[in-house]
Amino acid sequence: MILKSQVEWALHCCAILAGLPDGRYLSTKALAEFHGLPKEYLSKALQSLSQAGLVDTALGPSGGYRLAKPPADLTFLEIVEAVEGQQRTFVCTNIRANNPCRPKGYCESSPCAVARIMWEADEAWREKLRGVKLSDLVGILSKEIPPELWKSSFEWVLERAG
Amino acid sequence: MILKSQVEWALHCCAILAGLPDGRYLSTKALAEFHGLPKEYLSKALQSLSQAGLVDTALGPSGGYRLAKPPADLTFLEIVEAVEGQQRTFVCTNIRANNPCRPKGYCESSPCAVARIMWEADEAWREKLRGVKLSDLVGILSKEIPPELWKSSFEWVLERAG
DNA sequence: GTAAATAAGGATATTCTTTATCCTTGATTG
DNA sequence: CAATCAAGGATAAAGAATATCCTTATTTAC
Ligand code: SF4
Ligand code: SF4
Repeated sequence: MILKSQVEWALHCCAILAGLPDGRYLSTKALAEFHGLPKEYLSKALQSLSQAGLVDTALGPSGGYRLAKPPADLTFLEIVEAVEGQQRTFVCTNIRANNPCRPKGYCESSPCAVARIMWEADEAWREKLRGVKLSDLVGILSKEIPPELWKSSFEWVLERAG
Repeated sequence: MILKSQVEWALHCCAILAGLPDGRYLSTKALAEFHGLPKEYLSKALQSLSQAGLVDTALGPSGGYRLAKPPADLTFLEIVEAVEGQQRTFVCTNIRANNPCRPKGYCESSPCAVARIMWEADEAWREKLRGVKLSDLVGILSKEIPPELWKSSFEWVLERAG
């Protein structure tokens, strides 16, 4: 059970978009080049973000993506779920229904304890991601990334932002 | 990102094995029949449990599987990891290394904040599973399952336990 | 107006994982 | 000695993730 690499891509792209000045857009092409990713496939991840309403888009030259809300209002969970989907990681195939001792017509009304426990763990994972804002990430990165790299990356992006 | 169905199978099998009297074994055949699962493939899941040291095995007629330790000492996490593996659900492909502004020879020493945050969420999931014992599951099931079904299932198993 | 650049998304191909089956081996029981 | 079992290798089928290509409609810059 491994998350898609698109999750990593989307998080990195959002971190870049968070540094974009108001009203500017950054294109798929620039984001792909900056991260060394296949443009067409990265585009699918960005489309997922767009469909989830996390980013705004603009067409034409100088078009691209920007965040739809402030980084402090955007959680990791939103980004992860936009790409990975909201389905729980444990799916119940109801194998208890095959129990040969089960009385005929007996109908399990609710999910059994196994599923509930697994879903609680799933929810703990989501709750953790819900607690981290994109602004938190930017805060950490701004401290950890060497100032000259931070500055040059910012300039690289600004040159290409429409 | 969905857990393998073998996780569900392994949890259910362990729940059954937890009710087995001391010194008795239950075969793959019986476990597969009880849950309506393909015997050969379920066998792979049980082999995973065996390799992880969670169950003991015995060969020959009247052989099969039994728990290697008391249900109170067996956590959900151990069972899940035996089948699903211990690898973290977020893998870092180090895309920051492709940053065109990155100074030549600049070497990121440690995983970046994105990975660390994702790994913390992963750990929250594991911590939750670590906190649930197999005995907890049995306790809940014994309350929720209708007594006559509980009893007949127990007898069904005992008839086939070697 | 026109040409270039862009997001959106459909179609398809490739690769990897999961699921499943089959068969052999060696051990154990009765 | 015959039946039964776990272990595990080989292989196949199905499904998901990854990747590429192409078309369409829109917007910008000139
Ligand atoms: S986890 Fe419980 S409810 Fe879900 S399939 Fe298994 S037995 Fe059924
Ligand atoms: S999460 Fe951070 S460390 Fe991991 S690949 Fe992405 S940039 Fe690199």
